[in-house]
Amino acid sequence: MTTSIRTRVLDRIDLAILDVLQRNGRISNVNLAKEVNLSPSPCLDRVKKLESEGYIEGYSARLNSAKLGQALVAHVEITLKSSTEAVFSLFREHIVKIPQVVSCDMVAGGFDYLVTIRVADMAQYREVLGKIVETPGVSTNHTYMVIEHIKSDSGLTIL
Amino acid sequence: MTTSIRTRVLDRIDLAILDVLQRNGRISNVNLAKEVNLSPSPCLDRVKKLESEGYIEGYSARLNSAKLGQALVAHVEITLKSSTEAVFSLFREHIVKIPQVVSCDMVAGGFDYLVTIRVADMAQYREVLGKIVETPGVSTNHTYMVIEHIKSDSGLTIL
DNA sequence: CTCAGAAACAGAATTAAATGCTGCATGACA
DNA sequence: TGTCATGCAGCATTTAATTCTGTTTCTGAG
Repeated sequence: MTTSIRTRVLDRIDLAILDVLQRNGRISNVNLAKEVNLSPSPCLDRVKKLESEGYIEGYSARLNSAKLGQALVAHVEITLKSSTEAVFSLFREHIVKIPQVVSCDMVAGGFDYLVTIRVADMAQYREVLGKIVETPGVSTNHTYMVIEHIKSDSGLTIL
Repeated sequence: MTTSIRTRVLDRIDLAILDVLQRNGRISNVNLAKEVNLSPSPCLDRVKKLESEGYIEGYSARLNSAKLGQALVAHVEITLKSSTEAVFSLFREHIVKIPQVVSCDMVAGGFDYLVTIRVADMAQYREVLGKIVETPGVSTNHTYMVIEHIKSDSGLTIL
């Protein structure tokens, strides 16, 4: 269910605003306006519009997961017992509720879901994996522990 | 090469600040102070400190990738020809430079790297995959296209 | 047990930003 | 060519960020 607002053509300034806010979500409107060569008032109008139209979904602080004791990341491939919508739906409901699940995608290929989890240590990993595996409909799973994180850049390619 | 500042014990209020800023990165300091039951000035002090100590790495707007024409996500498993540091290092250097690479992890298990890419369409996917495959040292790859995105929540479990 | 020093806080004052309003310029269209 | 709609800058007002000051609290030494 994506937002119902029809997509419109964003002009150069809108894209510049998104690009700046993506990299510095807490910039003041005054400075944002300078960056995109506008005065503050139309700049703020544009930001509000981009927010209300759903181009901007929200703002987040990026936290240092290592310093906060969440250094262990694992990718888990999940296969379900059957490919019926009932089974998929049940799996979705359960997986969404697990806070340590950072990401979950249904994929095409050798398995059904790729789930990424972030935890403090192996004990927690076992705990979370337990929850996942106990989800009704789950058949097999295979974990790939992250040894070294090379890159993460959630930023979209705007310009 | 993580930050050199030693980790300190964050108290309840620091954690509450992180929790709020993670969910609403653009909240005003005045309202943040209310949320964590402080007056604005010590609240601001704490935020600045959390930033300078590296607990907060930055702030980002979360953009709607579908509305911005970047709806195609793929996970690619990569195996390198050899497991020498020289090969790894070359791969890292190349992969980091590709803007459509959202995430790249070295993993333990059946392959070497799990790379997530986000693009507009299949043509772009081919293009990006081409760049990855042409990286010196890459042996084999296998793509899992995302059919349905179930969850993404980069938020850490703070409280 | 008491006192000095440090850390953290609230509140007030000042500076800066967000917000709302007005009027002008530009372009689409009848 | 006149009218309407859109988007902009600039100004005024409200609100927030930032700085400063003095007080409280905690800690450790004597």
